[in-house]
Amino acid sequence: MRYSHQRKVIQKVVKSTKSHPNADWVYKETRKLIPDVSLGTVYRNLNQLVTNGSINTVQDGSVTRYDGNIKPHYHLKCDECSEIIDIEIHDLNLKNKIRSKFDFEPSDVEITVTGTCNKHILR
Amino acid sequence: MRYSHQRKVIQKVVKSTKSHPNADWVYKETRKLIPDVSLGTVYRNLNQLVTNGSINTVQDGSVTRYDGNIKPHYHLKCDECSEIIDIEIHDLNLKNKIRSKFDFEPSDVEITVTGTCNKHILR
DNA sequence: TTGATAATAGTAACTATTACTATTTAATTT
DNA sequence: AAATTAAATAGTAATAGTTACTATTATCAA
Repeated sequence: MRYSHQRKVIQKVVKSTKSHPNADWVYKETRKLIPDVSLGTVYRNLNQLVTNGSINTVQDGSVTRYDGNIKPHYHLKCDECSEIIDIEIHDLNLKNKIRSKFDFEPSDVEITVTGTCNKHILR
Repeated sequence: MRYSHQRKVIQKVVKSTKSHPNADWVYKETRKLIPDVSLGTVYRNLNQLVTNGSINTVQDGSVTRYDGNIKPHYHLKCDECSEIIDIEIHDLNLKNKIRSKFDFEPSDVEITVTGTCNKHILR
């Protein structure tokens, strides 16, 4: 993969936020820095960055979002404000459970918990 | 919600399989029973059935699949054959963990484990 | 049986994403 | 440093999945 200024900026844009943006947001932010960048370039580079492990995707219903956090983590999604929050849970031991209980060799575990975030819990 | 023959058949089609079909598969199967059913009718009814809790969705990448199994369960997805398998795990206690460790009130937990299913594990 | 309106088939429109193509740019070779 | 080569680009067209629209039909309550 050859160096490109566009890719560098797109990566920086994704890494700059914890908001799990979609491609269009990344496109708009990138245009602030490279006004004539094209949407196709944004999509192509997002896919390349995902493929080489620099960023991750989070599927939010049918829209694909991007996540600069590449440490293993799960997601909380608030039903009220749609915010997606990264969480780390250790010792869940889910892979071992699955390996032993089911005849399946796990490679990756995705967990998304929906509910109500602290901003919207009524107390 | 008023009774409709189409909705009844669409529900039956989804419930008839464990294969987690997408809308197009449901459309094709439904056409075998109601030859002039329209794709829009299939989408509208699938959405209604999801809303009223008769069926569930599983997000498979960017494609929405439908699941006639409405008991709480998680999914295994094989990287080799793309098969999606329902699993039940009890006592995971994830909601309590999240409630206590994070300031978040969980309502629903979605777990998808990718990996290799028994048909494709080399031994 | 009639009247109100939910649901339908058929089609158009929309959204997110990928494909195409002529041109530009990065990196390698001379 | 100039020439070469192929990856990456901008701009646009095309595609896939889904929703919206509209005239007609079907359900169901009075």
